[in-house]
Amino acid sequence: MGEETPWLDEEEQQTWLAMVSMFVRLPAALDAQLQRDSGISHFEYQVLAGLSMAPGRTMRMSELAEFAEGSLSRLSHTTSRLAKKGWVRRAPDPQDGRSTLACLTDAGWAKVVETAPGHVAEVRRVFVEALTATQRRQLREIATRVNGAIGPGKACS
Amino acid sequence: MGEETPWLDEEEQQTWLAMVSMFVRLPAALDAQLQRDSGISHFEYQVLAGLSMAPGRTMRMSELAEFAEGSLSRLSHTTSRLAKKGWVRRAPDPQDGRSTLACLTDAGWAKVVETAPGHVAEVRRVFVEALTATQRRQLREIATRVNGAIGPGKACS
DNA sequence: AGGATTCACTTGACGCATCAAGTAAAGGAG
DNA sequence: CTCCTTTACTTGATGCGTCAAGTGAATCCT
Repeated sequence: MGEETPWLDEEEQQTWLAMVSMFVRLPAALDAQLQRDSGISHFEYQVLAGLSMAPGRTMRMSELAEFAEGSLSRLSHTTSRLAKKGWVRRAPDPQDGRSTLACLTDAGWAKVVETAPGHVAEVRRVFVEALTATQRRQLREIATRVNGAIGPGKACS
Repeated sequence: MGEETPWLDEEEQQTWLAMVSMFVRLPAALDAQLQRDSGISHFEYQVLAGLSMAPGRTMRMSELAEFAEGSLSRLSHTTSRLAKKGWVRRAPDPQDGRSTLACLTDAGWAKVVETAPGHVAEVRRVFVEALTATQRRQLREIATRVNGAIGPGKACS
């Protein structure tokens, strides 16, 4: 790497530190709330919530992985755990023998119904209520730009 | 939890999803760059960078943990690994026998010098260059508010 | 001064994520 | 039809983070 990488100026540095702090603490806060109130991780919640919104409460593993923004491997392990708890069932895809369908059970649906309100409340608390409507609009534009700069990690709309 | 937790409206939901995406992907992008170019995690970088900026390249473990926004336990494990690589030394605090001082070695300093430019470049790419000065100002205010709403996790200025 | 409490870590066990390798079905080339 | 490649996962080993328990030094309270 060349010598001449410009450092961040004072204003940029301050903003960056605030942002890093937010990035470290916000996921931690969400995980903590879910773990405390429902005993599941944020990723597990995303998986269950994704299935709960899908037609037939069923999705192909690869779609679900993309939705939850995790690797297929991670999803596979997670699905095994969720299956062990009786919240998800695996089934082979009749259309394509390579695919696996993940399907939310009734118990899994109940878990989502039980978990969602508390989680949404937490989101409202740290995100909706802490900001003005204008700030939320600004944040949306900022997040879109940053996501674009990170690259087409997959979730490109 | 009561039945009447209001759901997010369309605008809030869109923003929230963009934000979650950013939150999942930005740390991943930073970790990936550091791992690829220098073989260390973002947390390890924060630890090394923290020490490199401290007077005498030395800090008490608890201060360092607060700076890097991790638990003391996590820092202890991480410090053990960094010590094994020869980048950090532990020393008892002569002022207070309970405390441990972490001290950056010359090899550790060299590692930071070698690692920082690439990391800063990545930060500039996804953060500074992707946004306008106005947006960075907005983001700073937003991050401050969200951090406040999360609570005094420790990093309260 | 003596005993209890708090503080600042350290350690070990356990859980989850990642990475590399493996399996099986689908699709394509000759 | 056979072989090869690609796709869509699954599995096992490894490593890091967290939680609970432990250690020893400092401090507080009679």
